[in-house]
Amino acid sequence: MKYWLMKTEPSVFSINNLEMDRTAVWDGVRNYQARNYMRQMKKKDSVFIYHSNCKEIGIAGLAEILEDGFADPTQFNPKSPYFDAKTDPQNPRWTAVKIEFKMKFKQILTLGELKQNPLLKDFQLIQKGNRLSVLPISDKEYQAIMGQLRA
DNA sequence: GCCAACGTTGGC
DNA sequence: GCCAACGTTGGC
Repeated sequence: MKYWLMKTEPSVFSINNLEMDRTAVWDGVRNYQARNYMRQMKKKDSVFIYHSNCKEIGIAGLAEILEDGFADPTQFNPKSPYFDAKTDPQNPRWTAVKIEFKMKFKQILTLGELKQNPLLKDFQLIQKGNRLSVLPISDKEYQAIMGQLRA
């Protein structure tokens, strides 16, 4: 079982949307490194939901992989902003996963708080210039985040 | 709104 | 294969 983090802009899709909808298809990822991580995701893996580009930046809650990697349908849809004319239906370029709501944190665990945690000083998320929208989380980082949440 | 950091594109 | 130009991300 692995741990991951996925970023979303809450003005587009937030933890509240996921809580209401219960499940969501995570599509539209058009970055190869992020896609490669998504291909490694397996059912039952845990996913932190991170709010970016907003007022209260940080980890907002937890989800679980419900269905692991499948061809992202938006790549075949000419009406979708994520349409990719160059994708091959026999060997689709882009991957989506389905996630299920697990919990919403009582308070956002803010980026500022994460940066203060000495256990997370090497955490990819808090490194300057990090723009990857899908990140793996080590067991150690997972423990540190959950520990900070309880504190 | 600004801008640094990064990924992608395309000419050569 | 190099690299400048461009577009996007995302914190501030």
